[in-house]
Amino acid sequence: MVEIRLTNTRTRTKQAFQPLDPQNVRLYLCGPTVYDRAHLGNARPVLVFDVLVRLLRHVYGADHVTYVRNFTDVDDKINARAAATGRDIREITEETVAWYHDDMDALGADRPDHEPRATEYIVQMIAMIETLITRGHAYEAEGHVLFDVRSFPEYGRLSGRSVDDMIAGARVEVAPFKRDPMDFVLWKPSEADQPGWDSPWGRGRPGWHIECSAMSAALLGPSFDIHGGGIDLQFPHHENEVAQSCCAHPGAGFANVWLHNEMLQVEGKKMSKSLGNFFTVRDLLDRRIAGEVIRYVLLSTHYRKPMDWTQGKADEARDILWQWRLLTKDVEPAAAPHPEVIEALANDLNTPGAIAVLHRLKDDPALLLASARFIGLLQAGGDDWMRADYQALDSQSAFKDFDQILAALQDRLADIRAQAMASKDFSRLDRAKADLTGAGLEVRMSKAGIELLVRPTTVQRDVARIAEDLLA
RNA sequence: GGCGGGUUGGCGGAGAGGUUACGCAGCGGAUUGCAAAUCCGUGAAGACCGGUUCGAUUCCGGUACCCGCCUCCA
Repeated sequence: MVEIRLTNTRTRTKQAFQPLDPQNVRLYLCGPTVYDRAHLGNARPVLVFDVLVRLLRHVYGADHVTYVRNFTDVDDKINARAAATGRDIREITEETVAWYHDDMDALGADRPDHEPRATEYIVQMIAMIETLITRGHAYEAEGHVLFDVRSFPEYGRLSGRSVDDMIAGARVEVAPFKRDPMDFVLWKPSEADQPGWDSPWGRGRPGWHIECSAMSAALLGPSFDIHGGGIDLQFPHHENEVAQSCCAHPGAGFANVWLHNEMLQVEGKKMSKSLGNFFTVRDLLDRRIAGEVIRYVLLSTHYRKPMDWTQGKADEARDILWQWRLLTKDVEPAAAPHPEVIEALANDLNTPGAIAVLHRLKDDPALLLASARFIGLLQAGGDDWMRADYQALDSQSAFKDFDQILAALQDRLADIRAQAMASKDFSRLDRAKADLTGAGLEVRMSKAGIELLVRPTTVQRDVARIAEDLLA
């Protein structure tokens, strides 16, 4: 059996992965709060986990892995969005969930086994909060229920902070009813116009952190194998989850391995609305950057390193995938991926290493295809982005589609070439060729004949214009 | 202030205490009427200072610079 090594934030070391139950390897990833399109950074943990799950299914069997990723569909940001737009909360969350699915599907990420919504687990959250109160880890104050961090000596362990240090830093919300400034909200009261549920503490709604503790326990049990998310969630979100879950289920251990991915930057800077470099996955797809190109770029940096999204990387990824697509066209994938791909992934999800292996498989397209598909690249039917979309460009033309233009051009060029060969005057042929290559077309002239190939940089409108001149 | 990440050849980006990462770009050659395609070949690195070692880009310590978290942003 392949030994998988993962860097566990909890222990700060890379260690061999030992499932609690090899018959059912269980993972939880913190999903999105559904009030808007997912931005590019949101995609990173999704892809990291997608690759991890593929690897685990390969090693332990497809039916022996349970992957849970939640939707947070009760949150003050959602309320704010509803208030700002006058729309119904449910309508917003449903729409955003559908967007999220569309966008992550486009990146080739498989859907998790369970995608629980917070609003469907309110009962479990209330029960968990009651348990925490009973066990002396939480208290009610002015309609709120707060977690008492001083009741959990381990608090701060995961993120490597001590409560006292954090208070010294003193950037915590001040609330007069808190026993300790670090205490965080498990339940808070709702106004009449805010979403709320009846509870022992009045009508209210859950705090953010309790959602993940309740949903993971409901679907995976009080202890499971791997919990992940962006490094920015390590504190406070994951720290608070640990506190809640460990105190509600003493001795259970909660998540065995914690996996945190580093952050994503854009052109060397943090992605932010104020810098104007903020964009969503959908923005990129709309700019005709293919989902698998985005996936390639995100997987080409190891998950524990800061990742920089640049246009240059997207261009390079596009060219490589284009080449691989041509290479594997009409090829049946090999039965299994190259062992070195598995080996690279087993070594703390070394996706750049796995991609390097792919580069060495150009002489074996079937193996390249099987290996690329293992990490979600070159998926069947994922080559839409390579196809010419001439109809969208010009409905006036005599040509029905771009392939027809290419065929006509090819014949015409062959004529011009034959004349040039006879007269030894290549000027006209060279001009035509220069025009076409200028429009991004690849012109191959060999003894066998002339071949015109579309490249990622082909400007169809320009080619069409040249064709009209040449064929007139 | 506290906690954490990064610094590798022109660019991107890994592994490994001593033997080629890999890709892109470049350069040389083959091929071609020509070539932007293809094929063959090829130069180029490890922020800085010190330590451990026979030997460090790889381990340890320090310095510098960049970045993130500590504000329910992955």
